[in-house]
Amino acid sequence: MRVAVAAGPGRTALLKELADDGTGQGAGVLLNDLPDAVAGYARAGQVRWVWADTAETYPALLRAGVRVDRCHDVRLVGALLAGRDGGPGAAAGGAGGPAADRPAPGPGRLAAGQQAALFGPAEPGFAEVSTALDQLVAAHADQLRRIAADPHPGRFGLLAAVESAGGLVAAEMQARGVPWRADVHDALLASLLGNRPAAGLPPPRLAELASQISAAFGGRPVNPDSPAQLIKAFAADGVRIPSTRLGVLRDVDHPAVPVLLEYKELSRLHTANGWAWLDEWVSRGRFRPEYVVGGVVSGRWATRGGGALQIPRVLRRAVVADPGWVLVVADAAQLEPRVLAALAGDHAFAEAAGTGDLYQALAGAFGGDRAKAKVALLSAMYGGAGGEASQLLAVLRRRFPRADRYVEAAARAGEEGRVVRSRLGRSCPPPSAEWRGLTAEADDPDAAEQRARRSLRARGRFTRNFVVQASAADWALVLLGGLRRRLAALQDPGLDGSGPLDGPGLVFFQHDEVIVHCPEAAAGDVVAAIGAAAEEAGRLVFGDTPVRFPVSTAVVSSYADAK
DNA sequence: TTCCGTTGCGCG
DNA sequence: AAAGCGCGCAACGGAA
Repeated sequence: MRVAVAAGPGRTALLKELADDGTGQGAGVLLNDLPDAVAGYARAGQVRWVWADTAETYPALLRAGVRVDRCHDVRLVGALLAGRDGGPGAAAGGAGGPAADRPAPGPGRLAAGQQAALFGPAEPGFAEVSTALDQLVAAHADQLRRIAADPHPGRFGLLAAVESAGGLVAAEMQARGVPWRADVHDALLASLLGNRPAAGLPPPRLAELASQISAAFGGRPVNPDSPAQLIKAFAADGVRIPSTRLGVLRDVDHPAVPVLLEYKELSRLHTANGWAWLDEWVSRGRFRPEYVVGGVVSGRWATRGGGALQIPRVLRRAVVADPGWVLVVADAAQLEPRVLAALAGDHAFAEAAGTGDLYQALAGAFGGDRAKAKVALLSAMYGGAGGEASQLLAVLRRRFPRADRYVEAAARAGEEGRVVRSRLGRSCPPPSAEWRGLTAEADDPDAAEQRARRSLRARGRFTRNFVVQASAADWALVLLGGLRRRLAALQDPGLDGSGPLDGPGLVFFQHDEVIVHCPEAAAGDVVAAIGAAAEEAGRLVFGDTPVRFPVSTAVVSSYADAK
């Protein structure tokens, strides 16, 4: 059953049960306590909650101790549909669909601790909530129709479902938080940077390195954080460099270089994940980033603040399970090339992808060289053609023609200004007006023509990569939804007083990797759940394919010990 | 002073 | 080792 709900002041809400086609009967039912009502429905049977925005509604339910199994997020699904139909907001991703897909929020969000307000047709604000509910029901019914009208309604419907489930996972992960040992983090910083400096001052080690850098430039004062000053300083010593990138500096022969490289590495740690980050983002033993579902055009997630998807590897040792608990770290091995194998239906390629090490299985085609197989595949997926790649691509084309044709067709579509879609039907954004203008006129003066050609190629690389990256994101999202369902089943339903966040639960998701935090005794069940979810994801997204999507799992106390 | 484009680097 | 794709964030430095 589908039930639409629009929040009112406090814990109040208006609710309407929906028929299978999304239509509702009569006026909304007034609720004084939404969490209570949601829990009641859950006891009575399966419900898919229909609401405007999971990120707005669900956190308050979780705070009230109520979990929901399924939902339809009108904002997220609206963004998917807008992308497909070329509506406004198509590129907004997690930022929201067009106004038509986003019912006006009720006047009162569920504020924590707020008492249930008296609320009824006579109260101010009631009309707005009532209107919001009507708009929500209409938008949802419209979305169901548009999903059904897709060339692949089954796949696109699955995408809508897992995108919505992603919203639930994101809210739950933020509420749980990543277990984070501030003391371990602090000790690591101190060992690398010296003791914590007073606010605004550089750490001792950085100050020391900075003065060594100046000394290496003959005492000339140089701010090592300023690329412009560095380039000038090098030039004064007769060394001309185009930039101060790592790769450039590595090949420069100058006494400042080794010190500068160390400075850059430590400075990065200090500014991105130093004490200030620790203060701002870690509290009561948890790091709670805000996830943005569908925040990347390919369907990958983004985060807002905290840089959760760019946590440097060196900091993983600060991610430590609670006493008596463990982290189950799972990583989909070689996901993107496997996705390409399944997408293309290339028999020889798919057979190779039925094995544990895809690159090794393909090595035979490249003179037994696994590294060459890897370069060839990455070049095919990313559009690289430098150095040895073009030669390896020729091998790929000959031995695995369908895989080659698949990515080439995507690239051609991009160069022609068309849009491409992922396996489940997520659309890439259309080219910008600027791109169209730039690439429209064919025979221009040389410079303009060259710019146009560069834009064409860039767009081709984007769409070439999109079909793979976005389909991999499809798979990961289906895995995430299936894993969430299985983890919930692991909870002991008879356990009194346990909240929705107390048992085994997802605490981290990064493109092709998940972390589950769970009691030690549950680790075996969690590992099995991950394996089952991965198998299910392959089947649901790609149907009958010999391609396997193996997931490596590690049961560890610290994230640093995985892999 | 604030704003914004550029540079550089972390992650997949 | 870097490259081809996708991001977020911090610092710099010039513009407003």
